[in-house]
Amino acid sequence: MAADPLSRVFAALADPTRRDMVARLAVGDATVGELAAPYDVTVQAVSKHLRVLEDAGLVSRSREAQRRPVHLEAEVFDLMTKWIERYRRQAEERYRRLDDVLRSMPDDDAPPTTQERNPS
Amino acid sequence: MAADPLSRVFAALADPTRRDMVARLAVGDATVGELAAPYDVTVQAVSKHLRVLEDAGLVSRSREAQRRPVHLEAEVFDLMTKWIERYRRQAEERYRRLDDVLRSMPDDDAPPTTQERNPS
DNA sequence: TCCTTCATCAACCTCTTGGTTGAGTAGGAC
DNA sequence: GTCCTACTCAACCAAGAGGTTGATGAAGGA
Repeated sequence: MAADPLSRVFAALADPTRRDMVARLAVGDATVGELAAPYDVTVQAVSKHLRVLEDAGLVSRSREAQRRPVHLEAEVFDLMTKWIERYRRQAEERYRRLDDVLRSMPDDDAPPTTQERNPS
Repeated sequence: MAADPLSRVFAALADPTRRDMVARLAVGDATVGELAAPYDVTVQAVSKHLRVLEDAGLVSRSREAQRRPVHLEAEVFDLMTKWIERYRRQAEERYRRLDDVLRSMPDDDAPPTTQERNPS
């Protein structure tokens, strides 16, 4: 299992079945059996998926008689969006600057190289 | 390899080394050798990581003499943020409604159950 | 031409992952 | 008590991921 939280969250959502379960849980809490119903896999496999989601902090499980209602914890999403937004903004900012440089150059100049794109 | 684009992007970013490379590339383009330098792995391993990032659409590689400058493609991030935001908003909206229901109930009522949290 | 550099391809190894089956546990219902 | 339901645990298996080493390709410099 990945040590860092960000790796766990990304890995958990890398599986389409698990993303599907998150989508289902966004509508409302559900039991393991309810979550397993739409899929052509055993309830044990679904239980494993839920454990991955739980380890990532994406869901929590309580107890209610024999049932184990699963609950979506939306806060962890922020971890990802913060990471993503940081580097997206950084990359976009870089392009803005590159465009400025290109606009300030004469038309017959050479195309941009690695060095020009990566000013150190 | 995962078939759907979203799975590929999430899986690509589930590895801390690859996230690190994305962070490096947000600063500017780099060659495979430059990207490999900080890590205690072979350049072949780094080349494999870059292939994963490329298959996910997160980076592109051009040619420049023997070098293969790697370039960050920030647009794919939108795929993820859209997915994340959709379900986060949905979950938050659900809580807002749940809070309204709870507030409208008498104090001595039972704690919320799965059914109450999942009105269908 | 030969050499060096930068990077990929191919084969292999180990650990993880997503699935299975079978057994076990927890808690109503009868 | 004995069932039945809902779920988890344990062991196993096939496939994939991340790493290695060794060989190969592609391009500039001597």
